[in-house]
Amino acid sequence: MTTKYLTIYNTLVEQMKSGQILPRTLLPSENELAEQFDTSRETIRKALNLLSQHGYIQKVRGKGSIVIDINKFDFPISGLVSFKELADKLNRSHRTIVNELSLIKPDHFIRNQLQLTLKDQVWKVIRTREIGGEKIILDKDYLNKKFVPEITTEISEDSIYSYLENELNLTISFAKKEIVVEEPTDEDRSLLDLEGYHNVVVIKSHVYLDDASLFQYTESRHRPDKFRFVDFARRSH
Amino acid sequence: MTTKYLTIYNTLVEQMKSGQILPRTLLPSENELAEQFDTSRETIRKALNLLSQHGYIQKVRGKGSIVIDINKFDFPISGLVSFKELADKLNRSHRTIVNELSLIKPDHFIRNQLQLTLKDQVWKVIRTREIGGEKIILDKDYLNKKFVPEITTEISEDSIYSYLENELNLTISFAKKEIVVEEPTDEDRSLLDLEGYHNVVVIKSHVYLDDASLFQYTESRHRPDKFRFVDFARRSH
DNA sequence: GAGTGGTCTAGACCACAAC
DNA sequence: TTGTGGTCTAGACCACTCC
Repeated sequence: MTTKYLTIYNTLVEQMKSGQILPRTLLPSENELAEQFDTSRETIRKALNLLSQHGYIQKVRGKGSIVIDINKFDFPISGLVSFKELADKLNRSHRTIVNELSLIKPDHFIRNQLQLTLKDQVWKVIRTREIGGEKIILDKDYLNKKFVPEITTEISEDSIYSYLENELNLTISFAKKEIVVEEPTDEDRSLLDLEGYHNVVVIKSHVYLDDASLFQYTESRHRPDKFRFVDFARRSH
Repeated sequence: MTTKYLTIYNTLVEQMKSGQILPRTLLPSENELAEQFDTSRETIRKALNLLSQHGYIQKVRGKGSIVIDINKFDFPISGLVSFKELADKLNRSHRTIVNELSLIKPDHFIRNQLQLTLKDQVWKVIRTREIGGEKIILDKDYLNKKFVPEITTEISEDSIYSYLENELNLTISFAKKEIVVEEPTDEDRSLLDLEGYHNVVVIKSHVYLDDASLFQYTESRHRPDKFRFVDFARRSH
């Protein structure tokens, strides 16, 4: 079921992308839009707030909603570029190599990250991501066995996430991420094609399900030349 | 003027931080909260949506709002750690060195970034940020003269932003940021204490005013060991 | 069936910008 | 003064979870 405010949001986004609504101009007022879309003002405001959060418009009290020149810098949607997106963007061949898949008793560090007790077990999955013949990304995943009873090599080579969501009916709801730059470990050097680069970019994620339970800790270790992160930051207040 | 929903938001945040509301429990229902705070449900929902966006709760349809264990990992608020925050956090002395301050005719690259014509002028400000005696960050700012008639060395040493907001009454409204890792330039090598590090983390920002006009392009170039970025990502739909 | 959050409505008053 | 977006209300119906 798609809601009214989402339809309005999508309609306006389409009009901006197709040039029917021009950058630097004002949108019709909320009251006008409410009439045009035959709805209430609060519903229009939900659509406009989404546009604002996604960087399409800037709302100004007393004036109106200014359309932002969003495509000027070919700015993709905010967030991390995932392995598949990266590969698709570069339009290169890609594959995943499973280096390790095992059920382990977590060490102190992982117990800490996943808030586990001594008797909990976790799946440890280590995978190399290859793009255009180069090993660019090393993914180290630790998943709480309580939520994921079984993982196979086939699943790891394809996509763990689609397995979790489609087969196990788990819903990934949010993640806390931290980005730092580190010296490559011996593991990085042996599993990645570092090509003389002296650092790796590490994205450390804690992943939560929709009931707010923490079930996965991941380190995604990238060769620095292939890493890119974009962010759209609205000023707080 | 502080609004009702912001007061409710702040009250709930306080209760979570002080332990009156425990992680992993459910908040009272929206109807109960509406009664408790003597307000309407829509107003409660505004407060709860803020809590959700800031990572304090997870809303689940049919169940309720689950309180997230936010402080488990000493997770700061999402976003870039600024120079001052960094210095304060490390509790180290810090100072700013102004390497260059000039009014220039922008080259092709900057004209492009700021969408300028050939006759526009920009302020170019290059500053080194020193923490605990080490030159850690190189900030290169380009500001459209149309919005900023004058900048002095004193202003640059203090804070350009507070000058813009307090003296010039400009309101910075949002920024588009991109984070990449680059080879150090000769400029980086001469102005920063790179200590043998072979990369710099570069944050490229386009900064907009509240009327959606683009007025500043900045490159903030960090020594990799002192860089850290945190992000709270809610899954899209 | 009872309770939850998600959406939607038709009003109201306010702060602010433009004239 | 008029029009704008920001807040707030008191209802309503819906989809979903849990028992």
